[in-house]
Amino acid sequence: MTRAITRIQFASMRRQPQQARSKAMVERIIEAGRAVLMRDGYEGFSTNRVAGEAGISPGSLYQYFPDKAAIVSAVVDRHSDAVAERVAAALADRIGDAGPGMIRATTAALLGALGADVEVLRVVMEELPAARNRDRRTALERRVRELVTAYLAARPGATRSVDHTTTAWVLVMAIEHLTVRYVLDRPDIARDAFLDEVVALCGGYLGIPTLP
Amino acid sequence: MTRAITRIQFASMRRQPQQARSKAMVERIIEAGRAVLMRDGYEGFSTNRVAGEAGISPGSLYQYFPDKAAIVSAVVDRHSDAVAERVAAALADRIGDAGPGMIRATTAALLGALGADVEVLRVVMEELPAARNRDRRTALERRVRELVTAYLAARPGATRSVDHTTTAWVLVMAIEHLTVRYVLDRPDIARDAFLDEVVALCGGYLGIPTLP
Amino acid sequence: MTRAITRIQFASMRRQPQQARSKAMVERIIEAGRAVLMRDGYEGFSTNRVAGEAGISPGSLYQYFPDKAAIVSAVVDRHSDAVAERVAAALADRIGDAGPGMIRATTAALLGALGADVEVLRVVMEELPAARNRDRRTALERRVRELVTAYLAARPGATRSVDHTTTAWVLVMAIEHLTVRYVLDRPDIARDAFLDEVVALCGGYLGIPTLP
Amino acid sequence: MTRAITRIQFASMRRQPQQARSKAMVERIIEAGRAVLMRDGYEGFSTNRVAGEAGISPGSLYQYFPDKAAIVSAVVDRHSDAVAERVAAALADRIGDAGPGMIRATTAALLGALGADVEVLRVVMEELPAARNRDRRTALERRVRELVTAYLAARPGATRSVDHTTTAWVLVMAIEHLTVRYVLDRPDIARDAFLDEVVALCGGYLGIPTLP
DNA sequence: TATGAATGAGATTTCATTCAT
DNA sequence: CATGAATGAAATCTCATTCAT
Repeated sequence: MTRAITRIQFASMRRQPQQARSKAMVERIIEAGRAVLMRDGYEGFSTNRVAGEAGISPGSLYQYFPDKAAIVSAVVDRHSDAVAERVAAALADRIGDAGPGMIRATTAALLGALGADVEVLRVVMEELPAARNRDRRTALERRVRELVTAYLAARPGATRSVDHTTTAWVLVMAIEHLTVRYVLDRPDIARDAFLDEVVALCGGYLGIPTLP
Repeated sequence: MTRAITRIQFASMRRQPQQARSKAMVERIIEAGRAVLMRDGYEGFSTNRVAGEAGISPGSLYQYFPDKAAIVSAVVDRHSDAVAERVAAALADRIGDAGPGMIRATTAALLGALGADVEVLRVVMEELPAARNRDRRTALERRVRELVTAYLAARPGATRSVDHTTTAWVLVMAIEHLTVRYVLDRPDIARDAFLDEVVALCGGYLGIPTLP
Repeated sequence: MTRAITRIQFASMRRQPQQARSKAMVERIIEAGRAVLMRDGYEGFSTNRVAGEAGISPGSLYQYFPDKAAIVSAVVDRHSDAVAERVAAALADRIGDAGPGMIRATTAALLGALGADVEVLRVVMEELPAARNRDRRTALERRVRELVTAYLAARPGATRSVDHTTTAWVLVMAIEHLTVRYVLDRPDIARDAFLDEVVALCGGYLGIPTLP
Repeated sequence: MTRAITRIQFASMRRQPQQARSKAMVERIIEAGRAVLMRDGYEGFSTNRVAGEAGISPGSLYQYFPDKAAIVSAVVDRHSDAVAERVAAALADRIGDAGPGMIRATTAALLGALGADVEVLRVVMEELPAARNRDRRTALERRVRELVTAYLAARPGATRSVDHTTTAWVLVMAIEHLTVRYVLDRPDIARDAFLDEVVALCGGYLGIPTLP
């Protein structure tokens, strides 16, 4: 039934000899996985459902992913990578800036990145067993923390403390969580006001004047 | 469904002797649930295991709890209540204090409360589908937020902003998350240093001098 | 459907409070396992089929057996135990006899025991991965071998060799295999003639006169 | 189904150059099958694994073999043929010999043939469903049995019995099984001693003097 | 009230086989 | 000839929940 249809549709989409086939399949599975994750949540995420959503046979999943967890990971990775890229880029762009500007820009980038796919963010933050995804999350945190540490070290007067590692840890944790919750909980705070608050929080913490 | 819930509410309001048995049972089940949650994690948490750990029959669970989720909730509630109580008490105690002292004391209370049962905290924060437990978490947050809002409103000069709601939201989110992560991730920061950082962060944000 | 029927039939069979229930279930599963093993062979032996044959739900199997292998083992054990018992008994009974009589009696006992359930013997010998059942088979062989070794040691002149261990090994292997194949392959040899041959083979080997 | 069989028979009869490719393929598949059988055992023997081991696509297998069982058969055949050839040769060579010498030589040949590839022997004897391979085993047995029967018939005084068929059956069964078990179980018996025992067993049975 | 045997749907994963290219 | 992606049935096992006793 679906088999012949799938095959035909598939064939009609194909362009490259074999890379395209695999790639399209992986895409399709990840996209289906994302859909299932958002529709049924993590607890309702089953390989059969993903296969159904992707319009393929359950067995076919296993030619592209070793197991169920790998599919979840792929879905999450796609999201994490996008966030990481945007944030790291923003952070790197502003590495030469003065304090408040960089904080605001970075937070804005994070806000934009996280807000771009709130549905996935919600599943990742609220439904996935964090244990399984700690690595991915801490990877970004560590990356950002190191950048911030380096930034602080490069500006001797930029902070009241000399323990830049600790300062960076506090900053990154606070910004990350505030932004995540802002995106997910949608408190009654305007976007600019939120950014102002973050800048105030971090600026006050670092001892830099934040009033432009 | 509603039957067991009724029973639970009922049990918690009564005092009669023969109800002591039910109460003891609820206790036993919650305690067993806690043990299983810590031993096997959320994914390994099954009603059969809880029944086994409690030394009762699986069927008996359903006379005290409507379903599996209710048992998890009860275990988490027990933990949340303890945390909430300690924090609210600390906050109430210091309601008349000046800024820095209150922040430090409250954070210390939270730190103590969360650190008292790291195992459960870890499961709650890292393994439980947060969607199912959002209510409980936000309940405490709201409670604390309202106290902080009131506190800020009572002290006109205590903050640079007039939007106390927003300020309270930022403060509570930041303190909560920093403390949770401090307890769970055990960064290389001494307890007192951590409290200093939190006080610096919040004090700077509120615009109050934090050097005692 | 089958559920209620099963339950009723079951209830009507029950006598003892709870032992009977378990015991009857184990019986039923083993019996069903035997049937499936004989009907579909080892490769067709599936837990679903066993459950179906037993008229119970697949899940119920797992209250009595930890896994599929355990069910196969139970079926085979039942057969092996019967064989072992009969043979060991015959061997022990004749331990004081002179050579030829004992050989003939023991072989006859083995023949009877193996012939009692040819179907199971065939599956055990020809379909089961021997690796899984080596223990059971070698257990009986060892048991018999030790008895034979002791017997030979007790009769200094009973054999041409002094290495009773080797002699026992040869005897047991030969008798076992000949009997198994006699039962399974049904060669055109009368039962008594077969026993005569075994007695001749072993008697000649041991150097004892076998003509009665 | 019949298609691949035809192809195999066909390939084995032809000599043409372009068929060399097919022949090489059959070789490769059989060799890969042997490797998988020895590496993963019979339960781990899958067509995909064989294809992988052979470095070809799973689909290609089906141009040379009708199904999985045929591949197993081919692997086993290769082994059986080698054993059969060696044993038959030894038996034919000694067809004029006196009793003890022939028994010893034949058993030695069997011992050598079986010992040459213990790994395959073990899989064949202990992992393969014997039902599927009975033909091959009984074919050799029958072949040998007929030779032995003829031998016995040609030497009227060579045995105590006149039923040469029965005698041959007993002899072949005993020798075969003893040798297989000797090779597989590695009992603590020296090779020469083992041969002595077999000669003693058979010689005693046949009523011929075995002391050279 | 308490039991616990029984349920049965459903989950993950494997693999012999096909067939369009 | 050869490919190898795709199939899809089937297998083992788990577990929340029920209900007769």
